[in-house]
Amino acid sequence: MADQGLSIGQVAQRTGLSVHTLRLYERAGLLAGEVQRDVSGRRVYSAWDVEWLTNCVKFRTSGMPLATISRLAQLVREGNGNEAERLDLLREHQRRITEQLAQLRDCLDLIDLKVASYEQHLAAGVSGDPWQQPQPAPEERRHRVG
Amino acid sequence: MADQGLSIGQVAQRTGLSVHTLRLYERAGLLAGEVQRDVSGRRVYSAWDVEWLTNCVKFRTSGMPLATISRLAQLVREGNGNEAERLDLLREHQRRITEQLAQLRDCLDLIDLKVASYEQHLAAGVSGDPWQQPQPAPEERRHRVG
DNA sequence: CTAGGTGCTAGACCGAGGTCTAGGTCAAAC
DNA sequence: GTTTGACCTAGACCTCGGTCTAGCACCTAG
Repeated sequence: MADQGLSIGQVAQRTGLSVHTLRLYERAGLLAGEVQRDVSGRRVYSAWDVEWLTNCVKFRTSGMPLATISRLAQLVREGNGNEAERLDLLREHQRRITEQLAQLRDCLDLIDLKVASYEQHLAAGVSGDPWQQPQPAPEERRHRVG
Repeated sequence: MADQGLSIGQVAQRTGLSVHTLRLYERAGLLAGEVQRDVSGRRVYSAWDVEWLTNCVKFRTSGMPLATISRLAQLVREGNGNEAERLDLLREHQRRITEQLAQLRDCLDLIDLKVASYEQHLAAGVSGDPWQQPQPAPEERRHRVG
């Protein structure tokens, strides 16, 4: 089977999406360019469709909502003349990703720290829980909640 | 008001969570260490609680599910002796974040490319849509739609 | 001819994570 | 004393993104 004209199942395989999700995406208007159908009404995806879907997957992975992808798809569908708006949309997402990256790194720092701390803690034997709330009062401690 | 003993509203302000969400988190067991109550049953958060919540926010931001945070909180609540498990949990999340970072960067590459492409496109005037499906042969377009 | 695999649509269902409402307590302000 | 505003609980509600089902059509192999 040539690369021209893939069934939904094949597309599911190569995009990693389920066939259900593929149909959902189509209904939600994520596809730029109408998916062709064969004589009996089955979807026939072009290589370009698959490429677009692959991008959609990346967009989703990076947190772009379906609605936004749909908007972008609409713009692409409408063709020349709205490039500025597409650019806006992309820039916005670019910004978001950058932000996310920063936040993730921030969190990773925290985790790295904690991990290191626990590793040390475990290696050295118990020498104070690295992540314990300060025990309230030493007097009234009936059992070590820790 | 000293930093010791914050109301839920105050905690909401400094964590960025809503009071609703704070109560949700508590119900969901995200809090290591029980939140104190004043005489009339209102929550009184310690500085440590807030610190923990701040971490929770980071965990959430980085995609850790409530259930996992809850598990971690449970371990911390249970106290010394389960550090290995906490470490596992943290390492797992560390791995996930690293993965996410890679994916985000990957997507950012794509976006950067597209953005650059559109910028060029716009600056140079129309010279081919950077993101258009190849127009099908103008001659025959079979249009079969259910 | 029949079975199995794949596809179709429409629409129900689900889990996660929040958000909001109803109905009530309390304390300080007017 | 009443009003105001922050808080309480329990539980309904919402969005998002996906998954699954029912009931049917088609095609190819045995």
